[in-house]
Amino acid sequence: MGRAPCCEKMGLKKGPWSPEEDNILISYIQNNGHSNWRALPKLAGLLRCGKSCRLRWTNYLRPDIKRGNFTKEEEDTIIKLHENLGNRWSAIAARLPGRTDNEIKNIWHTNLKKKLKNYQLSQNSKRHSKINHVSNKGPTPSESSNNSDFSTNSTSTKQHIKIAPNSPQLSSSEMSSVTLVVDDNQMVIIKEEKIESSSSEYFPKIDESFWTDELSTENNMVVGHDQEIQVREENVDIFTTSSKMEEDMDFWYNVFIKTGDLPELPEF
DNA sequence: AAAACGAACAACCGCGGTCTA
DNA sequence: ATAGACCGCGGTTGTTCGTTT
Repeated sequence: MGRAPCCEKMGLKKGPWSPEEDNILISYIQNNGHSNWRALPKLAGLLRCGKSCRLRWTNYLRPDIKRGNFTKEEEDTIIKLHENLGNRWSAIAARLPGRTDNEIKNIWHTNLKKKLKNYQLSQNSKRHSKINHVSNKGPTPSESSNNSDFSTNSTSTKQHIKIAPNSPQLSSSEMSSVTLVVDDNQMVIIKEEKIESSSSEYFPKIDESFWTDELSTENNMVVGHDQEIQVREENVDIFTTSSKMEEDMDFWYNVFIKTGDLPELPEF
């Protein structure tokens, strides 16, 4: 024998919830909790099925739900977690306090998916770009390291690397720059910004000698997806990464996301 | 001003895993 | 051991609202 038969669905209300229904549900759960969703609507006096009540509560009425627009940080987190977890919305929501899986799923389909696509297109464009100019600046105290568990014996440098599109025919307004900040812990923070045509100091001359293929710094770097990654003390051409290398990078980063630990670097 | 269109989001549906009588 | 209900999750749909034509 199984459990008692499920609630009779005939006569139950569907569709948007009224404020009165919301109040009844909130009041009942505050007083009695929600240990049994199936029994709840009858006990609370609602003409809804338990499933509908659970959804309304978990996605909308819970007091700990954060309403309002997603911040840039939240959006970035969702993109990164989705890269790692896929469409496991509840798992993603678990790492974003106050946000529901439904909300995250919605924003993904209506907003972030589009943004990510554009972002990936821009990344592909950069991968085919060439490195223009490298200048070294000393690290600022605030930028140097907050992860003392991860240390190596490499030299600390802060490097600003400007890149430009492959084709000099492109207008300067289409150029972008990437700043790599290398701290004592060999963590790289990659910051991307558009270079306006007025920023001519980035690209003083546009001719064939302007373009270079190699990153001419002491610490060549491995570049991931606009996120913190580790520097390698080997010469790696950051913009001609092989697909194998990208797979290894993804694996490495996924371990970092899942465990919070910095694993052994993959062999490139 | 109104119709058409698209974005945003709340809610429903169906499925698979778990639980229980 | 097992049938069938429960629960949670992800996919999808429907409605609302703002923008464009």
